[in-house]
Amino acid sequence: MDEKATIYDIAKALNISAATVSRALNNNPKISHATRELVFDTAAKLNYKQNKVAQALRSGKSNNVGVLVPRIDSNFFASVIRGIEEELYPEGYQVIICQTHEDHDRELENINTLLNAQVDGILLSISNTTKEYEALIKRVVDKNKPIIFFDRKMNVDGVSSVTIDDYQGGYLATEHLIQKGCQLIAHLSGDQSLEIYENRFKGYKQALLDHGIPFDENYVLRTRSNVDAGMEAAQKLLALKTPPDAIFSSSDFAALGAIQEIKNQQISIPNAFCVIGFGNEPFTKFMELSISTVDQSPLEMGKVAARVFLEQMNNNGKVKIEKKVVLKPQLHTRKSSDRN
Amino acid sequence: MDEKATIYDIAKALNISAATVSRALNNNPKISHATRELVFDTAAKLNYKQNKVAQALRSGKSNNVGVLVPRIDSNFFASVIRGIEEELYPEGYQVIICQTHEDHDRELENINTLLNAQVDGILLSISNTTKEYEALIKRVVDKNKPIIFFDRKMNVDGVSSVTIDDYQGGYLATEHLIQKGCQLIAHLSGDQSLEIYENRFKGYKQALLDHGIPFDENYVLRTRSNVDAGMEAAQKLLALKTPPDAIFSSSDFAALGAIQEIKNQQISIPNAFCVIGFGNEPFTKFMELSISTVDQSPLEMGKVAARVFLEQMNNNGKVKIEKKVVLKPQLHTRKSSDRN
DNA sequence: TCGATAGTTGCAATCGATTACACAAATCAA
DNA sequence: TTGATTTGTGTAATCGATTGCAACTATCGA
Repeated sequence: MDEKATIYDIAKALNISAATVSRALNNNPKISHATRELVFDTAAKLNYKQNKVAQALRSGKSNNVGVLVPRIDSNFFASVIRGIEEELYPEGYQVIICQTHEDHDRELENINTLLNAQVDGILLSISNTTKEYEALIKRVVDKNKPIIFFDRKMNVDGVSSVTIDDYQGGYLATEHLIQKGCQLIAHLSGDQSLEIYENRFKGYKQALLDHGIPFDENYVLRTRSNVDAGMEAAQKLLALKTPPDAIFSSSDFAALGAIQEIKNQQISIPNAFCVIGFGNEPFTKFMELSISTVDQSPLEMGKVAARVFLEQMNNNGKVKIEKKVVLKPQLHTRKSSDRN
Repeated sequence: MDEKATIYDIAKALNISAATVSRALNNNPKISHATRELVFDTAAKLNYKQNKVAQALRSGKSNNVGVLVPRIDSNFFASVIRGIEEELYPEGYQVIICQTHEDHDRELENINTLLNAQVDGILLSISNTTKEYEALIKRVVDKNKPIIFFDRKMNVDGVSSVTIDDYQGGYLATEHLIQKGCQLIAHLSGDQSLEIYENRFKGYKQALLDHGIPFDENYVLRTRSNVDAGMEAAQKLLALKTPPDAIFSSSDFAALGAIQEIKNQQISIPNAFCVIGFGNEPFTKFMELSISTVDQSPLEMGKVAARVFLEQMNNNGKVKIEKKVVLKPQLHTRKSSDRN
């Protein structure tokens, strides 16, 4: 029965007070060398482990950080989380994961649960941009707990964020297609109430404009981020009287679906049709017809978000920091758009 | 400044004792209806939130569960975690994620950290089968904290596990190749110090035996779980004086690498050569030459592991449960082995 | 020899919630 | 009216670690 040993057990064993034990363990200089040694020895002997919960209650600092993502089983979010964890672990923080499933209520609930659990900060990627919880976010900020948005952000005063330049990503992808000689470029857009998709769309539009290509609304389809949606979208596009000769998809999954449909219709990629996706999902590289895409460096995003959090923790309320980090997207050109 | 409100604040506001407030909030039947209402009203007014840390200290129950995985950015582990989270969230548990990076020391360190954080249980997938931390595991069990292994387990008395039948998986995969007419079946094995890889190998061997095919050691290569390793392995195999006509790979990534190499050598898949992987990674389905593989139902695995944990929590030390759940692997036959 | 100083250690309160026990008020029966 | 219950609250201890404020013991100088 090695039940948990406490500082009181050590104190009793040595016939000293718990206060002394605590100070010894924390290397308080006021403790004599002899006592310190004794304490450490018996601590080891009794297999003493510090109770972080008690410490958290006393100090008001839990060393836990909440991370909120729509879902964890997506390469993107899993990689971001990996980055966060790797950066925070050496600093003694634990990462608590919550999934929102793109559900707003669940999101609010999760934030509250995390606050009750006394997390020291929250890193999150919101599921939509409704302003409904601005009040909640503000309350967290007022408590001097850092909140960091990553990837999908909201604009709230005093809240930092780490994102990639989706506008530039959209621009680069579209420009790439133009340089490959495409002239009728369609766009599969995600839910444009999310800033990220809106920005990719804007980049797309601007690239067209800058290269003197007319923007055609019929070439823009709202598409969910999965293979079937991509197939469906491609079907619609190819059925137009003037079908496009290229697609820039805001989602790799939709891009894949589109490619499958295009092939079904015996249209040759990349010769007769080019496709580029967004996200650099692992499979885009693995395909025989590898898919061009835009990388979002999720690992880096997670690490940077974690560092921003640490900065704010260590600064601890002295100055209110609002840091907006924007990472550069990286174009990966592959076979799906590879023609001279 | 809405600093956190405590039950004492509510008590003061109503001029009653904190004990009464606590009881009212917990719907203790000894509290009069009138008082209860008053307490709930002022709690809402003061925006009171229960401090879970204080409660955890008092009750010895943190409502946190630690999950240890080699890494989180793999489809398999991310899916398992998703399953765990989805099952535990409704029960009021939070999931704390740790990555071991296949590093034994890190693993020990993580377990200790989780224990210090007073988690109510630990779900883990070990990085190797060295028995070195059997003592540590035992200590956790003695504290009556459930430990559940998933996927990669160790055999420790009183510890439950949720795995898939890797032996059967290996058997099914191999048998499938045999039924497709392959006679010279090679095997890319992972680190056989891990039970899972050893079992897949055993299943492979037995299937050969059962079908009267001689086992050839030269056809078994230890291979790391990535594309390059798979290419290299295929190269070696194809250079043999009697090259194989099929590969059963313990890893989808290695299978993919092998396929790429085989194609490079102008060998036609599946006509002249069949390949099957293991893991049902998303990309295996997406490829044009989709890859046959064995599914491990990670989501289900996570959910079952979570349920086993809950069972043990609710049973709370009355009986010592040791539950070994073994899920059935599922064969997914696709183009890479699709011939008459 | 006495007071001052430095060096160590203990006492007790604190963080917030819970609960065994005690106690007061109200109700009821006889 | 009195004793026995029932009902509702308060007191104080507890979970484990930390820390401001004493307090005690040497040691030293005068």
